[in-house]
Amino acid sequence: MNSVPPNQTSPAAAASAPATPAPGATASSSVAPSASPTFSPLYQQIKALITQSLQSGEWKPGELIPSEVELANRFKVSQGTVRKAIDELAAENLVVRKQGKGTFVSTHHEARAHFRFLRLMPDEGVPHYPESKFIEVRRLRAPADVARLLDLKSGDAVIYIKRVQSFDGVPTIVEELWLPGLLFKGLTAERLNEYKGPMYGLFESEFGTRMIRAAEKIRAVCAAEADAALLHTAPGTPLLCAERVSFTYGDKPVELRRGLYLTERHHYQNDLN
Amino acid sequence: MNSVPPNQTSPAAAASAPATPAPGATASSSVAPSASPTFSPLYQQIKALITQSLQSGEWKPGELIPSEVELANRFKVSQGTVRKAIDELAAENLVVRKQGKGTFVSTHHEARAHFRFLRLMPDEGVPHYPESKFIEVRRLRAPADVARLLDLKSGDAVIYIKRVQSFDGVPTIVEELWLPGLLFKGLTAERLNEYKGPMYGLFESEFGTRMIRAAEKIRAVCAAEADAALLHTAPGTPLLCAERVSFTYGDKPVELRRGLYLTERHHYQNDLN
DNA sequence: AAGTGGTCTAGACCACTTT
DNA sequence: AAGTGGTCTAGACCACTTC
Repeated sequence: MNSVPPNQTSPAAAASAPATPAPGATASSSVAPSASPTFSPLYQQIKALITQSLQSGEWKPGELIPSEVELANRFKVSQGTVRKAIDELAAENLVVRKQGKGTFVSTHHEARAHFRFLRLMPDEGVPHYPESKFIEVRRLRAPADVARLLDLKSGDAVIYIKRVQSFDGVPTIVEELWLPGLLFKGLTAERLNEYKGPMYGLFESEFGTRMIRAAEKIRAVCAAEADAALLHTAPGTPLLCAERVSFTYGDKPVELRRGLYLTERHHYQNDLN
Repeated sequence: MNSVPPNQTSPAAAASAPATPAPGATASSSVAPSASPTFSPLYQQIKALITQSLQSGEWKPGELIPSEVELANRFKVSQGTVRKAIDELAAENLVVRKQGKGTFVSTHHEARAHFRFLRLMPDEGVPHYPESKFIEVRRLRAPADVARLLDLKSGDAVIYIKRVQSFDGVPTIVEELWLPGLLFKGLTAERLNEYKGPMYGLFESEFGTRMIRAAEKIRAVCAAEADAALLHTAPGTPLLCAERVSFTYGDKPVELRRGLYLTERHHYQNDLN
């Protein structure tokens, strides 16, 4: 079914001879990337194949993926090539390596992952995950701007969610979300209320959609009356406004968020490397 | 002088025999990391040595560093080990690899680098670097909070700078900086006014201090009267407040900035990977 | 002891740049 | 043609985990 890269001079194309595929000088003729127009290195092809298996759900979040040796055999490449492919996947947080145990598919069900997308930290004390209170959950037709950012057609069904998040009982974030209706059928206020922890965990487990990347645009705004009331603060209070588009495999946008952050006892933390 | 890692079973310690250092089975006895208490892999030691040369100015920003083969010979390790060390340095933006040409020391004198620390982007149109107008440049004694963040003693000499930055003539950023007086002797308003482009370029060329990393804390605030006037806006206008501490080699803090960003036609861009 | 990822080596060849 | 980084292989051994 698989076992060979889809591209160009596929490694061990015929695969008739059982022995080692001729090392050293002749290796290039059987395995090296060809001079075809759209060249990509072998390890990138392997990386793409592994990503496909992640996307298709062949290996699910939290699960162990096959060992490097096994993947090398499957794809008929050297362990080093598989290694380089997995190195990049690990750098992109798609998988996590654990020495002596194996390589695991990343999951949002870990303390590690909880602060990858939420960068609001307390000015003092240790960070911990806030509690959610859902204000509104309903289906609606996508406005033009939402549709554009989610790569939908204007008027397509989307699920709209509004919630308030509190740290130690202090309301600090008021957040609106828009999700493609097709992908999140059956997402109700009840299920959201039952679920503890980041919504991304629920999206991953219950809807098979894993967020792997996001882009945020941040501004300062003044609190409108309604938002001020939800945050127990005065209208006009300055708030951080973070608009986030999250992407799943294949750079497909699958979530739009607009969060308003009260930054009196918290700050948005960002490290520039 | 150099040529050997400072640690443990140094590779090719004695280095008497001229021939290849015994490949294969016996390689471990002459080269592999020992079982000493504070173990670190060879490539990390090589990385540290290269970093020292960067820090000491042996290879200056923009210059070519020795080739992988040459470094491998110098350190008596394989090219692959040097390669892995440089891979990490490249990932940290300390060096830049260019196929066919060599590996270069990173510099702030490139368009590439200009937006690594300045994340304010126009809502529409292509990003370009803003113009500076300096309001104030003087020496003063470090207040307690500044001293703490810069790892100085309260009362130590610091250079204080205040400026306004404009995009297409529109004042958008008002920024205050504090720099350790010892490192930036002779930094005057004149030299700042002469210099075009990011201050980090000047710091690097004229004062030998290269910023390699920064940590920002971001909040929303209301414009005070003085700042509002500088930004040609009304007092009370919501502004993004970014407090940044920048670090040079050895995680030494060498700059504190507090920037106020007008986010009416611009936004702070952040990608979460 | 066996299996996994992590390190290290040596050598080949490729792609790109410069001479 | 020569030099540089980039890819690929094959094999050895180390560190860690599990049985």
